[in-house]
Amino acid sequence: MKRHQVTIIDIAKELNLSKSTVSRALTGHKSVKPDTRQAVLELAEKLDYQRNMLAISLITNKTNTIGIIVPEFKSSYFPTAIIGAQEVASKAGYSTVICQSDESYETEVANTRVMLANQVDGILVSITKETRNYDHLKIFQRKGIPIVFFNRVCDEMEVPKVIVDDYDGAYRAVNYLIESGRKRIAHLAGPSSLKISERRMNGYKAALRKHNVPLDEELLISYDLNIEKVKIYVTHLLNLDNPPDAIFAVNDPTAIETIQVIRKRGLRVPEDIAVVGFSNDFVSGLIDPPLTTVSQPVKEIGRTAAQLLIEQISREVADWKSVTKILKTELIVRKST
Amino acid sequence: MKRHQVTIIDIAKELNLSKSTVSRALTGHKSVKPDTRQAVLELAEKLDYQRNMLAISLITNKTNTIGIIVPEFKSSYFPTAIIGAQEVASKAGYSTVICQSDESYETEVANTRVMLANQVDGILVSITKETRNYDHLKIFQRKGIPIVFFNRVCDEMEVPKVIVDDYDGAYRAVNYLIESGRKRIAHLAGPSSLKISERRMNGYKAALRKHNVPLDEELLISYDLNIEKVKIYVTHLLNLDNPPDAIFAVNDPTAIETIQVIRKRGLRVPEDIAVVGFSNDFVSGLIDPPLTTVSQPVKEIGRTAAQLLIEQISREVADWKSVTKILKTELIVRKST
DNA sequence: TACCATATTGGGAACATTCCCAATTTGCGG
DNA sequence: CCGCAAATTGGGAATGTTCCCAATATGGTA
Repeated sequence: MKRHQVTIIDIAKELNLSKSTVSRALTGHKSVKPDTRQAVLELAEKLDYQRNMLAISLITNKTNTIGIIVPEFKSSYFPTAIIGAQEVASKAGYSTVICQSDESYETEVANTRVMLANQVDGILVSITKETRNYDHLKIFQRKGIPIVFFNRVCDEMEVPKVIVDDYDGAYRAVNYLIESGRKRIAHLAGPSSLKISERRMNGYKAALRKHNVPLDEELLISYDLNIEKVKIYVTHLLNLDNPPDAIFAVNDPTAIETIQVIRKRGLRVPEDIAVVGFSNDFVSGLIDPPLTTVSQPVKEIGRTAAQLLIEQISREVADWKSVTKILKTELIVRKST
Repeated sequence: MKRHQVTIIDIAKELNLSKSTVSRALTGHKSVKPDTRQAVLELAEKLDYQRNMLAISLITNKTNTIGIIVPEFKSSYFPTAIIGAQEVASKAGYSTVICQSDESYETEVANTRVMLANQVDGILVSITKETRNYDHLKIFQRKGIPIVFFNRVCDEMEVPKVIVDDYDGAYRAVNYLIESGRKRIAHLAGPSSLKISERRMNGYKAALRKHNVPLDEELLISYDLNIEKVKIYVTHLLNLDNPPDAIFAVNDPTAIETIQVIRKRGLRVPEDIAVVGFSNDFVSGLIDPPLTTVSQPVKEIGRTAAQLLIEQISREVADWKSVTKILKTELIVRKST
């Protein structure tokens, strides 16, 4: 199916002009006679002329495109963050290429290839839970293409990052549980490969420490975020000789699944066991019982990340400002505690 | 921030070859001496060489990119459909540029501009609720760039479409309500500009007709999908002299909001009023009470649409096969009825 | 009417790659 | 050791645009 694109040259021929003049008219250059410009613009409109960004990008070495790589699309988290990022990006004249790595390191590497081949001006990345090696991301640094991490960041690289205060959020959540009388608080944590899990776990530990509650290793479980496994771990917790009276889950999907498991066992939430999540997903206020959780400004995270990225892109020299923006969280108390 | 890309010519110079030979080696052409190919490949690897798709696309007039334009990202519907589409697309070697029109006609038009400028090989579109004029989409047809509509389709254009059997789904939902003893069933419908609203409304009417229930215009409300207005309409329905004992909402977010409004009025769902939605969003099974709804194979819709699009793209001649794929729905009965 | 400054236009090169056609090298049989 | 076919390689056009520099046109003034 070959189609002939309408080019600047077609317009030039039709009007007996040179491509240079047409180009100038189209790009709004001043040194074009008003009549000429008018004629060019009208013909362009009539012929559905569209400038070929490929050619322009080839010359300018700029595509006005940013890439976004996220690990998944299942929870509302990443779609929401993307909305925020797109909002800022499109306002600044950037379009977005979105790739989803499906929590697979291999796919993430493939995604970066796509981004490079497509000559994106910069990328926004949230890594998979499997990612241990960062060579595929360091290539961008080496080539001078800005990277900004958000949510799941890579500590090895000196680039801007956007996260929330996971430590503080977790601390406040667990602190609340203790102050409302819970004695044995379990934590269903994320994989240790993710800094985010670590920070939330540290918040959990700190809150216990503050109240002189000794850390019971039995109540601290790291899992791989594969939601199907929640059942195994929660069941295990409930079967302990001295089972917990509260569970702090690393994120909302985990918390929601935890509640389902607890109820299937015939126990009540929050009477028998309180449950707290992290993120305040869209669903969390709607479920039964509504979930107590730590909310984070997800859209704002996306916005901030995009902003930082675009700043980097427009910076003339490559002075990798390695800022880390830490956004605030808020404890939302609902009926699950 | 100027960066010099590693090009095929850099490699050629380094190895004392011509760019032609390097190109052949890189693209896996047969007529290259094995030693040469080896050397080229090694150097390319060492230099982090990445082929510049811009240049290639410029020549081949093919970008291996498809565009996706959706009206929103708030419900889980479109993200899920996109996952399905991306799955198929990336398997076929296509990357995706995603735009979100935010239910605004203006933005949708702007999005199509971006797609054209980026020379996408085809687009997947779900129109906004405002879209009445389709010129911006017809441009693609005129230029020979395949379009496939999904979910929110445009009847004016003879192109492939992917929808679900909205009529049948609505019919079954309302039929179920009647057979379980509901007498006055209201329908909170979508805007009449969308075919999808019309089809669901027709299913609603047909079910009433089958059971000889006269259509009460008072119980049939079309609204613009602006979720904040649900409160007004539901309150209005509840204030009727003869209020409904069931509400069939055009989609799940509307149904969920409807439940909230009913409950705020002190009425019970389903005892006082039954509520049914449409789509089976991820949240719908988790809320209180779990929502009875018509489920549709959302991911499959995305997959099918992408498949149709890629078929169109690889077709040599432009014989616009205007198939409409209609996928099946299923009634999921839960506690809200 | 000639001349100069300014306004407008034209003619390439450049961007990174592919691909066709021509040039060169290689290898083998006579 | 020559010649010819096959194997390799090189050169240049083409893709659609921008941008620099040169060329031409226009208008006002002496």
